[in-house]
Order: sequence, then structure tokens, then C-alpha cells
Amino acid sequence: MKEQLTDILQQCIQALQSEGHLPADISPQIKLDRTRDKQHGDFATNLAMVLAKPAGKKPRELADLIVAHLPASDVVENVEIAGPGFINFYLKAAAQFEVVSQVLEQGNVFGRHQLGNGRRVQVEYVSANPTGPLHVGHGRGAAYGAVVANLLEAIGYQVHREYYVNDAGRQMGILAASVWLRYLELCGETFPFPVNGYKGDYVLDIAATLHRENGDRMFHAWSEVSKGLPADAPEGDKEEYIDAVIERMKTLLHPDQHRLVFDLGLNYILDDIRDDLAHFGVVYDEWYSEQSLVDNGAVMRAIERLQKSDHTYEKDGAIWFKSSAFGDEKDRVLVRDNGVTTYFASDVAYHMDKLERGFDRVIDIWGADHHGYVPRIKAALQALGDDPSKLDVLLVQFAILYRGGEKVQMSTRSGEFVTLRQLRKEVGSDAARFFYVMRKCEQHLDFDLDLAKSQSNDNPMYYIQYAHARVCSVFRQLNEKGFSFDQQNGQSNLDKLTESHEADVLTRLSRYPDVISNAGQNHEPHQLVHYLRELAQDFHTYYNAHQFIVDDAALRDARLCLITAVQTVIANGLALLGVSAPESM
RNA sequence: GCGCCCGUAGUUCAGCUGGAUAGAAUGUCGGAUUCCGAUUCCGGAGGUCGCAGGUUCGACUCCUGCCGGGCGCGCCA
Repeated sequence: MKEQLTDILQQCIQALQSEGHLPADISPQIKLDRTRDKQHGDFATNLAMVLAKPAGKKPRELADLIVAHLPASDVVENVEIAGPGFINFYLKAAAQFEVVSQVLEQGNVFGRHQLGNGRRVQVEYVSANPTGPLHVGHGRGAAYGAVVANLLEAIGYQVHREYYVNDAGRQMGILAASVWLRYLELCGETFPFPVNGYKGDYVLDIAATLHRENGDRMFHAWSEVSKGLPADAPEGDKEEYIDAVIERMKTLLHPDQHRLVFDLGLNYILDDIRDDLAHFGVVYDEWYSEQSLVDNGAVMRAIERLQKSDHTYEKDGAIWFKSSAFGDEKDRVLVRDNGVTTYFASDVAYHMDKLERGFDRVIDIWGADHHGYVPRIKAALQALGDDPSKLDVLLVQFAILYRGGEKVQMSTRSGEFVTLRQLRKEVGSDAARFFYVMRKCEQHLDFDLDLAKSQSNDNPMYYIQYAHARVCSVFRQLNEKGFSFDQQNGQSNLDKLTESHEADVLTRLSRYPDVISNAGQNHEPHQLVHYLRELAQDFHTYYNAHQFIVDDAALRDARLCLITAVQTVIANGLALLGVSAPESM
């Protein structure tokens, strides 16, 4: 519809140019919008106001010219000029009904586009360190990332979903040490647990598995382990202490044994995360290992490339990247004075690798606390001669949970936090998905647990799902009353849909494709959420105002076509959000 | 101190990439209704869009400076 009108305007401009009313050297971007107010017709364009200056005419005068030169159209009923020079289009009634047939014919692909033209885009999300279960903060990134990926796919991109597994860093060393120490406890040792160790219950579970499968094979007496170690906090430095523990563990255990403990912890937690996300409807094409970048030399290769292009220098025994030359606030260390590469070095290699894999676009979804990290990654890409504009980093703000109007405290103290799994158990995966993407990502999210759980119209997810279930219910009633639905008959009688409520639903339905392309291109799932709520509202209002199951077969079938279209669009939208569309509630 | 994000109705939020009289939901006040599924419908009140400038035919939207809130500023990951 929009395309047809844009075409008409395009032809009109060419006509005006050939007649000399408009300069020939301009090719204006035609902006045509749905009107906000019905009094302004169905579509409106500001073309006359935009072109007034280059044309050297008054906006309204130019609007007159444009309207006079508009080619005939079988969808336009009337055109009016209003306000400072808006051109408003009123569509013919038949054109309004078209959407119903479109939805019925296209079914679950209605609303999809080919805007992406099959270009390859990689979306990386969650990528939490595998050192413990996902908490509610990760949940938002998971839901948001999954929906952004779905939306991009819906507008014609070839999407690659990826989780970056930080399996190479110091944090993993701490985890392995924590597991081993808990194991020593299970072997009967008693000693103070490191202040900086991981203290969650899951560490005990992993240690128990280790003990069950290996007995006392990896046992070393605490006196042996602790011999000559620096003091832990508060007397000493907790970082220094834990590093010393990690080193001691490596000297006491055979490398194979150490590997075993390390992998047991890593795999246990990774399996847990995978399982958690799968139940949350969040899936990946690839779990990409940081360690693999170290092993296959990609990290060294990235550093060498930076060195060769003269973007590094040595200072205090470390190798630095001159990121400040590319807008970062300071330079960053790639290789520490002890010879170990930094996490940043891995990440440079990872992003280099992403672009080498040939993605046209790369999207990283990070927690907002990582925002300071963006400039240095972009700087690195630029220094490597890649195009940093191919990388979009979307920062997701924190979610704050509320229960009974009170903020739910999320303590960072020893192992106490609200996990994603706990949240899903409390409100269900559907509600969690829905509420997480209800706000744009840069907005802080107030997550109302009571509302998410409530089975009432105040709960927007319930309200939307209920609209879907209600359509299903109408069809069940239809059968009970001995009627059957003749879709063909309905489609040929759509002109019977003359009620204002029906017009509202029709208009709303026709907006769906625009909502998808907008939400997809701007990475804004919340637009879809708001749209679905509005559609549900239009439907419920319609439902309350009119009977669908009437004796007049033509009208009945037409109305059933309309509500089937509503049902389909709601199902399509919810599917993109990763929320179920129940047939009854 | 520097950087990023946010600031719109009592509350939670939209505002379609600069358009027409700033909209929903919820709460509140008034009225109607009890019908395919948890009632629903109609109406009222409620706003100096944080503040002050600037850009232009036009600014909630873009720019600058303040104010307030969140987050971040490691040879951690």
C-alpha cells in the first residue's frame, strides 16, 4: 500500500520536473507516514514542505501542483491539502480490506520482509562468564538478543546467533581452584575458604561430582597447599592470595588432573547455562570458545597485526595498544609484563575473526556496565584496517525486580543472587521473555513480578495472549452452535465490515509489516510489544461491541476472516518475541 | 574529575528517525452495562516534555551549557 503511494508520488515529481516546476537535479527521499489522527486521512506526506525551498515556491502552492499532477490510482479515494502543506491521502474502502486477504494467504510469514537481502549478520548475546549460573541481569540480554535476532531474520537477514565463552581467563582459574578447595573439604580438610573464591552452592555440587568420580586421588593436605602462601584478606590482598592458590594447585596437581578439574567446572556450568537458556527459548548457532582463539594463534596474530601496523609500543614490560589514537580515552594493555595476554587481546582477536568470517554486520549485546569497552574495540578494528561501523554494540541497562511494590534486593555477597532460573520458575518463561523486552534497551527496566504473574487484563502479556485465545474460543463456540466457517465466502464479503471498530482493527492490522521493519532495523523489540497490546485492545473492544457469530452468513464469515487475521498477526508477533500463543487460558 | 545512558500525566511507559491539538496503560473522579469467557463501555480531571539558550517554516525529537539519577573509568574478565 505504502509502496503504491510512494510510486505515485515519485511519478508525480518526475512529471513536475519535466514541466520545469521543480529543479531536475533533485531526487528527494519521499517520506510517507501513517497519520496519527484519522482526520488527516490514512497516509500523509510532508513532501511539499520539504521541496518548497528548492522549488522556490510556497509549500501550499507546491502542494496544489503536486496534487494536480498525481496520476490516477485505484487505491486512493481522496487527497487533501492541510495545515502548513501536508498532503493527506484517503484510501478507498476496498484497499482497507486488502490486508485481511493478505494475512489469510500469507499466514505465518505475514509481516516478514526482504529488507536485509540475505546479508549476513552475527548477533552475539549473553556471553556471561561460565563461572556460575545466569542471573536476572543476564536474562534481559538473553531475551533482548534473542528477539533482536528473530526480528533481523524476519526482515530478511541471514542471522548467526553466537555465545562467546570466556573459558580462558583468570576467572576460570579461580573457579577451578574453588572447586578443588571444596573437594579438599569433602576429603576431610578444614581451612578458611578464600575470600575471592566462588562460594555458590553449584561449586559444592561440582566438587561432589569430582569427589564421587575420583575419590581422594587429587587430595593434598591443606598444610601442603597453604605452605608459604601470602595472607588472604583482610590481612592480605585477596587477589594476590587467590592467584597464589591457583598457582599452588597447578604445581601440586598433574596437568591432566588440573585439566580434569578445570573442564569439569567449565562443562558443568556451561551445560547449566545451555539448559537454562534452552528452556528460556534462547538458542545459538554457535558457542565460540575464547580458548580456541588462543590455541589457534588468532590472539597472537591480532597482536602481530597491530604491531606491524605500528599501533603498539612497550612500556613497563607490557605491550600496549595505542587506542587513544582512535578516540579511546587511554591506551590499553595487550600483553602483560608477565607475558600473559589480556582479555582485551582475546576480544580484539575475536572481533577480527568475526569480520574475517565475512559477516556484513556484527552486533554485540552487552550489559551497560561494559559501555566503556566500546571505544577500544572500535579502535582496534580501525587500527586493523577493518570497518568499525560494521560493528554495533547495543547496551542493555539493568533490570530491577519489584515484588509487592518493593525492590528485590540482589546481593552480590557470597553466592546470593536471583538466578534466571528462579525468575522463570516464579513468573514463567513467557512472562519473563515478554517483560524483559517491554522497554527499549537503553531504558532501565522495572520488572514487576506481581504484574508478570497476574492473570488479569492489567498484565499486558496476559491481555495479548487472551486476545489470541479468545479468537480460538469463538471458533469453538461456532462449532458448538452448529455453524461452519467459509473463508472464501468471508473474503468475498469483506465489504460488510463497515463498523468503526472493524475499521480500527483493519488499520491496525495493516500497520504490522511496518512495525516489524521498524523494530528490526532499530533493534527495538518494545515496538512490537506495544503494537501487539494495541492490536489486542482493538480486538477486545471490537469483541465487546459486536457479535461475531451472527445468523447472516456473509457478515459472519467476513467477521470471522477479520478475527482470524487478528489471531494470525498476534501469533506471528508473539512468536518473534518467543512467547507462546495459547488456544485457551 | 572524565565518559556513556536516562529525565514526558500521581505511577509505569510510548511518541513512528524534525511535523498537525504530546498519547496509552494504571490510578483517581463521574455515569452506563451484566451480553460468545474472568466484566465491559463512555466521559472528566491530570503536562512550563528536568532547566536555559541555539538551529528552522516547524523541536519531546537535532546542537551547546547547566541540574538531577544510574553506570563505568585495572597489566580483572
